Formats: sequence, C-alpha cells, structure tokens
Amino acid sequence: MKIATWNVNSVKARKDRLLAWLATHEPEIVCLQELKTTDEAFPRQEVEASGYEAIVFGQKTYNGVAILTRMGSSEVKYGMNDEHEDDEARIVSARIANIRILSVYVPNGKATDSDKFIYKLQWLRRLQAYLQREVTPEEPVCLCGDLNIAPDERDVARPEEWKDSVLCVPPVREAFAELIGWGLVDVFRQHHAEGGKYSWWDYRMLGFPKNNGLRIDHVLATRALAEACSHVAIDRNERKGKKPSDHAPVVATFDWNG
DNA sequence: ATGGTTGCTTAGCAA
Repeated sequence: MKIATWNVNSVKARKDRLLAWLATHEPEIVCLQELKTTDEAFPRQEVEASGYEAIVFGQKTYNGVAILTRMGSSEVKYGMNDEHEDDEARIVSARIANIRILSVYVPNGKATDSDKFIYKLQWLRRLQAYLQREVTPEEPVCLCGDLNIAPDERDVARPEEWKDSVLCVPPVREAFAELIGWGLVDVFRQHHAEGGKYSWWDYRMLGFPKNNGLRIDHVLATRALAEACSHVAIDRNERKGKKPSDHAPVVATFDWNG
C-alpha cells in the first residue's frame, strides 16, 4: 500500500499533472497541500473519475489541503478544532485502512522576524496539542505534508546558505523533534540515513537546475506503521518538465492490511 | 547566457 504526499502549488494549475501522476503511480492514499482553491472549484469529478474519493478542505487563493483515497474513509475532521481563531485551511484528517491520516500544510513563516513566523511556531505547538488530543502513539497514525521544516543538515543542499531561514532555524527543528519525540518516525530518514535527497526547490535562482533543494515534505508514522514501511522515494522526476510544482511528491510503501 | 519564478488576482502578496 502506497501513501504519498505532494504540495501541488495550486490544484487547478497542476490538474493535468496530478491526474497523470495518479494514473501512473496509483497510490492508495494521497495527501495534497496548497490547493489554492475553494471546495467548489476543486476538480472533484476528474479526480473521482480516476478512481479516487476526494476529501477536500479548500480555501480561496491560499492554503487548502486534501486527502485522496482509493479505499474507504470515515471520521473526517476538517481543521484543528481548537480554541484559536483561524480561517486558514491547513489540516484535514480521516480514518483510512484503520490508519488516522493527516494532511498538513505548516505555515512557511516568511522570515524569522515576521508575525508569520510567530504564527508558524504557534501553529506547530497547536499541531502537537492536536496529536495529544486526537490520537495516541500506540495507534496507526500517518502525518503527511509540507511541514516547511528541513529536519537537519542532511536535508539541505547548502546548509550554510539556509541555516538562518525559516525552514532550518533551531525553533522549527525543535518543533520537528517534538513530533518525533511524541512517537512519530520519519520514514524517509529511516530508509535514507545518508541525506542529500530533497523535496522542494525554489522556482527562483535556478533552484532545481542547481539542485539547491531542501527536504521539507514528510511522511511521519507511529511505530507499528513505520515498522511496516518497506521503502520511501521522492519522485524527483515530477519536478522536471513543463509547469511543475516547486515540490516533488514523496511516496511511502507499507506492508499493511488495515 | 553574464540573467534566471510561479500562481492568484489584477499590483501586490505569498512562497
């Protein structure tokens, strides 16, 4: 069983690529981020015609997350549902194959001296609280998404250039470590200790041609599920060619019967 | 070749 995550950077701009990718790879579960569209404008019919149910938490212009699945889903939850006022669509969750699946788009944070960075750190604390409230490390949980965090130097092509960025600074890496500490395993790292593999390259400054990348898109699984993970790959080819997203999909394969 | 983004929305913001 394959579980994928992909920040598509506008599902409308990426529709043809998304449908072709689904047809080629046929993952059972796909978590999408940065839909940049409302529920109404999501290409639901075409996705369903490809064999997928679409669980969509959209937003006009910015953000928006979804879960696509070829299996049955239940217990769908939209948003964080905590005490904070928040109109940003950044998390959606469902039970699929007896796994609690979360599709997450962590705020980028813009710059470390900005209000958006405060919001990023607060949002990561809220995510930690969400896990503690909604699930346990003893059950099968798979948190997928654009976390906008490169966990360590192995995940950054040019560590010196990026060390002060919102993707790398200590507070965000500590937040990532807290997710791991709660009971999640970075299944990509589990199979690729060597590093040097990236999931995002800036459109600007020839980021991809120069391979100036970072690994900021993640599949995190609780222990029992992580033990069933046989391999993980970043589909770097999807970043090539005409009109790619700036993110590549990450695909994790599990020996899992649900 | 001596620079070099994309998407949404419509000039500016976000990433």
